[in-house]
Amino acid sequence: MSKYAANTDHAFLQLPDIQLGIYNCWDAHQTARLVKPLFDELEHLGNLDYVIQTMEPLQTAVIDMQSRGLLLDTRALGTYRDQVRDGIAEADHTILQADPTGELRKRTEKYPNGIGSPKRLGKFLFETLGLKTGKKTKSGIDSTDQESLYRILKNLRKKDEEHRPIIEALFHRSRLRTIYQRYLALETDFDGRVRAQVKMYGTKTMRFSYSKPALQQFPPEARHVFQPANGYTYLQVDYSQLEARILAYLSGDAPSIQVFETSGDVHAQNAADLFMLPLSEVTKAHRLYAKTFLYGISYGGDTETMKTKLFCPCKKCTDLVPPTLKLKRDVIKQTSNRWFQIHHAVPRFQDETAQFVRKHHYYESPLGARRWIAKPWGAELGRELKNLPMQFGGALLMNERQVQLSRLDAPIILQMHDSFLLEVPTPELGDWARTVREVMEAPVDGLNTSIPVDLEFGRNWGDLEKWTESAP
DNA sequence: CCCGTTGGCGCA
DNA sequence: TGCGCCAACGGG
Repeated sequence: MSKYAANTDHAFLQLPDIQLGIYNCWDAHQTARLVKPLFDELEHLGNLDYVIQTMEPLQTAVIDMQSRGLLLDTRALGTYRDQVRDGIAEADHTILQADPTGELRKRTEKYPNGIGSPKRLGKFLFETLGLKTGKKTKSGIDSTDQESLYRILKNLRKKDEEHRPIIEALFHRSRLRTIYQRYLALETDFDGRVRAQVKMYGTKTMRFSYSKPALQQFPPEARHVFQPANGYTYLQVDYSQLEARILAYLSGDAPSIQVFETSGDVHAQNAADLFMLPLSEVTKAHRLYAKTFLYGISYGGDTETMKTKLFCPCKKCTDLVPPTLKLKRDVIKQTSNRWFQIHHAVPRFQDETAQFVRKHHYYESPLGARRWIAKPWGAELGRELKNLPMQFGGALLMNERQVQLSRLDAPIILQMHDSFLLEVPTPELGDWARTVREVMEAPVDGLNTSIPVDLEFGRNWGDLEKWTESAP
């Protein structure tokens, strides 16, 4: 409950009631006086219509969503927490028993052992075990982050082969620890539901952000701890490749539009183009690469420095980890050139957007609002502007559709950038699936197209299956 | 590459 | 002790 509690210690609150009352009257009065100037300002900035038509009704929609919360399955949480704790203990054991000096096993006030301390861990890896160092941190010590561990593993010398399980355990442990301490320490209200804080103003792109807990970042393997109440079912509805579609239609990128209009898979098509393969020969690894590529390179990423997501390389995870490609620099450069050649409308659009912002100091989204920009001109702003139309546009669309859904009393419990999670009475699942699809797939004004959704349903958040008309 | 939150650490 | 940065997680 602490997150809702006011600071009752504040000296201000010790004043006599009459004084507090007078203060509150002045406060209300001054706030009311600000309404007119605020609306004039919004009008002047070109956002008044959007605020009145979307943000104002969205406030009640968000309050409703926030107060519904997500029901915690305490039994599932209990068993999963034990499982994660055991996993950490097992990894710790693998690492600690390998230290002949015993240095790493020493407990301090801060740490039960030395694994969590980058300094002591580095000493163990690079001095005691004598492993080849990966890279240095800013402050000059040998880094023990995931990327360094990955490099150590990749360049492991023959004589160090016996230490492979230790590096793998470190990798595995890191993820389990994040899950355990950041996502499994959940606070529930009296009714067993978790109610996170939702910020609807404050991000640069009008996306929402969640905290306590950060539900938008909840690791997929931990999501099963949330379940619908008895008699209810989860319904999740996702926009299909939301930003990729916005990019294609805003820039008028004909090849991608063609794929979307024929219900094709744009990431698979990109993979085919990048590697000059027929669609039938595109593997999962190719497709994943193309996806990462699109969200990297096309948003201003550099082929030299672009990092791909790292997956746990340990034996336990080999089956869970998607297949990845390891490409040479020049191959990456070639594929990048090939993509921009086919999608020449994209760099042209990026240029035009940047020129407009440079001249007018705002970006105007065809999806209904302006973003004012006061940042100095430079490479950083340049990259931001390559992303803004998509992320901002996506958020504006989600906001608009959430208002419409809330007018229909759709029981939304979570918004995740491109998707909504609903907790619906089980007998109404089919009705809600059709209603939500209809609202979300309605034509988008500024885009002259509709964006299709994928529907899923299930008995917990981590285990959802595709919904079709024939589903229960 | 972009947008976020969180926990740990180093620095003033 | 507050602040900025990093690293790890998610979404696109």
